[in-house]
Amino acid sequence: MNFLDELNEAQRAAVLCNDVPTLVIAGAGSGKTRVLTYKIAYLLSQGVPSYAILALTFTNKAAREMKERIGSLVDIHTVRRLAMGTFHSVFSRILRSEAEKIGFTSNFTIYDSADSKSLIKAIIKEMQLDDKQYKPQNVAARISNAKNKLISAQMYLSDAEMLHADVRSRMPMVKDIYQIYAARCKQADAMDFDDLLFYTNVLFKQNPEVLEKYRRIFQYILVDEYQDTNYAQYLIVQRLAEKHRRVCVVGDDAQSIYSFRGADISNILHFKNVYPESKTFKLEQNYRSTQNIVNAANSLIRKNKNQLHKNVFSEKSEGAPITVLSTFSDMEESFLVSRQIAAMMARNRYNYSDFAILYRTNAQSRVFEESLRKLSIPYKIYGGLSFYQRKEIKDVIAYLRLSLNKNDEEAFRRIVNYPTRGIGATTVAKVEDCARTQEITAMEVMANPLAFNLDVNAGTAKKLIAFSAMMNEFSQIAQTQDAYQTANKIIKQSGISEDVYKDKSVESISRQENIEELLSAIHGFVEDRLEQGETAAPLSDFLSEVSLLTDQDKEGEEDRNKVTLMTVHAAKGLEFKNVFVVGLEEQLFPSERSVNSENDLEEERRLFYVAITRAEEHCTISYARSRFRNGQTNYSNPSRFIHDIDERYLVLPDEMRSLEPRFSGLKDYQSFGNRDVAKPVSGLDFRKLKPVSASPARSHNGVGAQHSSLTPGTRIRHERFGTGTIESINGEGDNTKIWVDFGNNERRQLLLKFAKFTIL
DNA sequence: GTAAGAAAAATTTTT
DNA sequence: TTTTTCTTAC
Repeated sequence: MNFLDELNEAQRAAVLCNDVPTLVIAGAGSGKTRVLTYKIAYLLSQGVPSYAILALTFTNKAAREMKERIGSLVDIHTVRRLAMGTFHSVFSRILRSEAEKIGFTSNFTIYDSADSKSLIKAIIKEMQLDDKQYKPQNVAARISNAKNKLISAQMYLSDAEMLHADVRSRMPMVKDIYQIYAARCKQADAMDFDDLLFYTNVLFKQNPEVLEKYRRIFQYILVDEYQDTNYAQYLIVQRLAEKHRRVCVVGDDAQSIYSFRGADISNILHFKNVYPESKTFKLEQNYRSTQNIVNAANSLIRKNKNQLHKNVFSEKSEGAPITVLSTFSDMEESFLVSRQIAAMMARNRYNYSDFAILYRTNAQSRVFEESLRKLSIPYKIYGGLSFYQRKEIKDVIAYLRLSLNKNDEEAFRRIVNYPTRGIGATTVAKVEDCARTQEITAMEVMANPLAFNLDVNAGTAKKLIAFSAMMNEFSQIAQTQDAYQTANKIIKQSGISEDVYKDKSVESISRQENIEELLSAIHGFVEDRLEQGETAAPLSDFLSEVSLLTDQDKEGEEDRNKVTLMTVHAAKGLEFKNVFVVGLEEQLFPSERSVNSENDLEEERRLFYVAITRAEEHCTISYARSRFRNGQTNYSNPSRFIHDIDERYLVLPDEMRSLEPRFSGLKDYQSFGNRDVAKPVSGLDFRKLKPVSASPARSHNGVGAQHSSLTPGTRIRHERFGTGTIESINGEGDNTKIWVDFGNNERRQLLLKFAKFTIL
């Protein structure tokens, strides 16, 4: 195999090892994707049929790119038949073909996160719970969490740990919401994202013959980004690989940044325990970045306790040190970064696409937009509201969904009165109420409201029947015509086009463009299908594909040669010649919500590690002493993470002179925006200026008085986190904080004033 | 049933 | 600050 010569020793060894479980620990920039693509190409060249290779990636984009690369190594036609894609897309296809076995139809709808949240919100309302206490977002997260751990609604009822956690977060009714939510999804013939993994496990568990079938088909299993898999994903892989054990997982524990979504880093840390005969390969040579960048990143990640030992090194040139930029305000930060990009463009032969600005939160993009535009630098922002989340797109999709699945409750609710047709909230509530008590679908009630003794006047009843008739017609169209024709007709006949095209406002035009774009996407889908020799391109196929797409999957020609702006999360897996990591401030990066938990803090540090290791040639870190956030100016200190990097690899700002405006571009800076005048920060910590509460320190559980007796080593029981040992006590009065080790790797800092615990 | 104004909330998010 | 959700008056 001549292409094997293009690999280094460790990479080649990993590619050639295919008969035992294989763990590839791949440092940043070490050619992880290369190993995966060459491994697949190698297997194909050894005569393994393409359908026997199951390759699971974390994004559609990664799958597509990998397919392209493999296509350049082997015959393009074999590549098409690879079972390659995200967990969600691969297993949603399997679920569709086996749907009846688990009580769904093959046309089931996929609820996106907005649908789930909206349904949960509706349930909370029906249960007459306070939605301040039961925030749909939080409840959704709890349910998602349970599903990722494969805890069904039924099992949840007897899961002491989950129930306890709900009580502690003052949401004891989550268990009941979960019951209803699960039942309603099933009734609607709908699965949410988590269900796709959850029900795959159910399918395999309840139908051994089905599992056996797929075990036989998927002879080789490869998983990318294994550090970010959750338990449900782990178990799917485990089940499929259990017998033949030809499984290869690739990942980097140092880049695990999705635990807040259920990713479990122990999947990769404990792979060896699950597969004792496995072989481990470490890819440690970084081909992406200069030595300085690699060394700086290494010194940072060394501060984390939880990690596999690695020695990532670079043989590229030493390169420039990482520059740390201190600025007075977020606006100055954006200005200096933009100006730096302009300067580098002028000096070197860079393209705009060689630059990326990475931040912790999407909200930070705004000021950069402004200053980049001022300097006429083209840019592209990733994230924010994605195409498929836009209202007008979701509306159209909802029509398409309801045409195929009359049970789709969320689609129904969304469009029953859009465009407005005189079916208001009260009426809808009556219809839904009736549907629930009669145990039928809302659409059935709509078709014949009088038969169900619905308490509406004749005029309203007529409207309901009209809507029902219209949807029936759409269903007919959807079953006989292709996706493009169907969508086209629905948009015209539903009144959407009338509504969207009626005025010429900027928003309205943009909505029109979006709908056009959707239509052309559907058109493209149909053509694609026909080209590939399929006989038909029905709407159902389009919908099942589109619900798993994200913005990053749409490639835009117009995006070439632009500066990239994105969150660090979104930058995972990407690389740029020049990277600016901005907003390195306490309370922002690390996020203020993470600082009280050692585990969360380590994840933030990994996130920073990911950010730095995106850079090939230059990396610049910046922080602003004042930042406009949530409507007010906040002051903060440079991030602790900057101090985690070995100073040998940094150029630090001369903070002693920072009270004087040093930057030469003062004039430009002021002209470019003056929301607030950047103030030099004296040694004062503004947060301490808040009035001290007049009431005496509250005592909880009657322990307040005993707090003076706390010393390191004291055992306590915390209401929320369980029992732990006090490690240290800092600060005075109301500001006293303690670090507590709760075992299980969980260290937390608690503010004594608020912490509810008892001394043991 | 709708539209306009008030009030409240505002991480990260491959699917 | 902006964005979303809730109230209130027509």
